[in-house]
Amino acid sequence: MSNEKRTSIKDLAASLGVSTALVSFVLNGKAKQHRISEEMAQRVIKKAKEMNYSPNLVAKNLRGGKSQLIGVLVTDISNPFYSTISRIIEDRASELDYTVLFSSSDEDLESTKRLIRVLVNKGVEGLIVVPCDGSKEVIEELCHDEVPLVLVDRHFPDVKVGYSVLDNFKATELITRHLIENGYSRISVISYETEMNHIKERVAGYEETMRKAGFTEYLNVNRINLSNPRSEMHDTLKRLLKAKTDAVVCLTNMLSVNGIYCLKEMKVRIPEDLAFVGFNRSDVFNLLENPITYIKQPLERIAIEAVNILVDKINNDNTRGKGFIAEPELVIQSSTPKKKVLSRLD
Amino acid sequence: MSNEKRTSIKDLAASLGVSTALVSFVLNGKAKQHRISEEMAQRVIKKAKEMNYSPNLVAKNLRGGKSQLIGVLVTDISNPFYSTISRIIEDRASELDYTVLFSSSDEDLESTKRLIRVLVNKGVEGLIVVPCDGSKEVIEELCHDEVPLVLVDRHFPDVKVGYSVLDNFKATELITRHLIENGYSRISVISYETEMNHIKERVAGYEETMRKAGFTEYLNVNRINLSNPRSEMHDTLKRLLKAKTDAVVCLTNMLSVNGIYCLKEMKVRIPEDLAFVGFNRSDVFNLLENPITYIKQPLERIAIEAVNILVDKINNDNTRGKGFIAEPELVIQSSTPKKKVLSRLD
DNA sequence: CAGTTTAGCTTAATCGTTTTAGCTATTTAT
DNA sequence: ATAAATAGCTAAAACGATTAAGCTAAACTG
Repeated sequence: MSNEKRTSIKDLAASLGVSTALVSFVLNGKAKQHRISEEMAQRVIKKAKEMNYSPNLVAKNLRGGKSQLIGVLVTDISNPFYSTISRIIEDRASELDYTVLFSSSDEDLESTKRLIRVLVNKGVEGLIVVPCDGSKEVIEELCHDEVPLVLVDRHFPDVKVGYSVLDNFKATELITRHLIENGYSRISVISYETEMNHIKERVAGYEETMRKAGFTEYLNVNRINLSNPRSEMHDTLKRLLKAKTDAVVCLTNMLSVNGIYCLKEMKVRIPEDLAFVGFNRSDVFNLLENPITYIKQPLERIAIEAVNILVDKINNDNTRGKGFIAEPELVIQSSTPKKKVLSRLD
Repeated sequence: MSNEKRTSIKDLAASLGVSTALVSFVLNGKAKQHRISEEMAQRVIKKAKEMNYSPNLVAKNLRGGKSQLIGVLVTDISNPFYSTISRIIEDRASELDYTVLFSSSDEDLESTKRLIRVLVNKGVEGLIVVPCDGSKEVIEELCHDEVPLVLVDRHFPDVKVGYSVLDNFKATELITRHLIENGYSRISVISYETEMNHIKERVAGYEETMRKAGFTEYLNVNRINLSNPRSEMHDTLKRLLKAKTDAVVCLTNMLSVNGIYCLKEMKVRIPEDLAFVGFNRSDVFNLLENPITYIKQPLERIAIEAVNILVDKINNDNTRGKGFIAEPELVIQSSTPKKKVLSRLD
C-alpha cells in the first residue's frame, strides 16, 4: 500500500538469485511436487514475508483464465430485502475468493437481458439472478449457453437451473393454518398480477389449506395491478371489508407496507377490525400499536446456499439443476390474536 | 455468450488478416492517431460486433493498470441509506463505463484497512469510501499513495481528499430554527460517541442556533454509547423527560428509529408529550400516528457527484481535494407542531 | 529521378503469474 | 566404469491486452 510499486515474484526471485518458477512453486505449496529442497523453500517463504509480497490477483487471473468474478442481478439493490441478500452474497463470495458485480434490473425484461449480457461480457464466471416477470426464455437461453446460473428468491421449476428459494407453499400454509387455528375463516389474500411461480405457490399454499379446512366458500384472492398499487389497494381493502373479511394476508413486503398505509388512512384498526399478516420483515411491522405477524425468510441461508451452489457449478459442470429450498418461519405477533367470536357462527 | 470461449483480440485480428495492434488501436479510438485507414477501422468495428467481442478486463487491467473498476466501501450495504447511495453510484459509474466493486466495513477500522487493500489489490482505479471512526490516518495514507479517493457521507476537512457530503451544520440549523419558530426552547440532541466530523458539525449547527436564539441555558447534547444503544437510549430519554425537554433531535437515522421505539415502549406520545425530529427518511417515520419531521439528504446528487469527482480525479491528477456539499431539506410533518403554550413561560 | 515524407501497417516487448518441458550434476545400479 | 535414475533447479511460453518503435510502399519534393 505504499508509494513504491509492489513486490513481484520477479523481485523475490532476483533477490534470492533463483528463478521465478521456483518461487511460484514454493508459494503455491507445490514445492514437494517439484522437488524443491526444504531449505530453499524456507528461504523463499522467509524472503516473501520480509518483502511483504502478495500475489497480483490480476496477473493470476489472467494466467489462469479465471476472473474469480460472479455477477449478481437483483431487481433493485436499494430495496432492503435485496440489499440484505446482496450483502450476504458478497460476504460469502469473498470467503470463497470471488468478487461480486451487482446490477439492478428494476423488474424490467429488457434491462434484465442487457445487464446479463454486460455481466457476461465483463467476464463473470457465473450468475446469481432474481428473475423478473416474463424472463423465463432469457433464463432458459442462459442455461443453454453454459453460463453457471443460480436463481434466487424466485425460480422456474421446469427449467434445469440452480436455485435457492423459500418454500413459498409452506409459507402461506403456515399463515393460513395459524389464522384458522385462531378462529379466522373469511381469510382473503392480496396478491399482484404476475406469472411468477413463487407467487403462484404462495396462492396455492393458501388455497389448499383453506380447502382442507373446509373453507372453500371463503377463498378470495385479489390481484393488484402494480402500475397503481396505492389506489388499487384502497379499493380492494374497501371491498374486502364490505365482504366481512376476517383477515388479510399480503403476499409480498411491498403489498404489506402498502396495505398497512391504506388501512391507517382508512382508520381501520389492526387487529380489532381486521387481522393482518405480512411478508418479510420490515421496521414498520413492529412499530404499529399491534405489531404485525409475518413470514420471515432465512435470508442468510438462502444467500449463502446460492453462492455455494453457484461456485459448485463453476467448479464441476455436472451439477445442473441443484437447488435449495428454505424453511419459512412464521413470526406471530399481535396483529392476529385469537378471535373472540367463533367464526363459523357469525 | 455462446458455448465456445470468448472472442479475443487475436481472434479478431486473425479473422481480418491484420495485426492485433491494429485492432487494439481501432477499438480504443486511436485509429486516427495511428493512421489506420477509415475503411479498415470500419471493418474492424463491424467484425468486432459480429463476433460479439468485448475486451477481457483482466488482461486490460494487467497491461495498462486500467481496469475501469472503482471500489466502493460503505459501512454496511444492507443498510437502506447506503444501499440507496450504492445503487445510484452503480448507475452513474455504469454510464461512465466503470464497474463497481462493493464492500462493507461494519464501521470497523481493521476491516476498513483490509478491505481497502483488497480493493486496491483487485485493481480498482479509485475508491469511494464512507470512512469509519478513527480511520483518518488510513485515509491520509491512502491519499499519499496516490489512489484517487472520494469520501462520502462523512469527511475530514483537514485532509486533502475529494468528498461529497451533506451540509451537516445547515441541517441541524434548519431543524433547530424550525423548532424555535414553532415555540420550542428546551431542545435536546441525541448523538453518539464519536470523533467523526459530520456529527460534530450537526452538533455545532444545533449549538450555534440555540445560542443565537438566546437559549444557551437549554443546550443539551447527549452522547449514547453504541455498544448498547437500546438501553442507553431508554435512560437518556427518561432523563430528558424528567428535565422537561420540549423536543428531541436525533442526529442519525439509527438513533431516530431507536428513539421512536423507546418512546413507544415508554408510552410517550409524539408530539403531545415530546416533539421529535429524525435524520434521513425511513418508512417508520411515516407510519406513526403523527409522521416524523426529518432531514432529507439529496442522496442522488451526493452519490452522482461522488462518482463525477472520482472519475475526474482518475483522469486528471491535479484535482486533489475537490468537494461537493449538498443542501439538506427539512421535511416538516406532524411530530413538530406549533407549540400551544409559550415556551418561555412554562 | 533521387531523396524525403507520409500513410498504413506490423513486430515485439510488456504487465505478473503459472506451468510444461528440459537441463545439469549427483547418486544409484549393474 | 558406465548407464540409468533422481534431485534440484531453470528457461520460456502462455494468458489477452497495450504500445513504442520500426518497416514498406506510395506520394511528394525540388
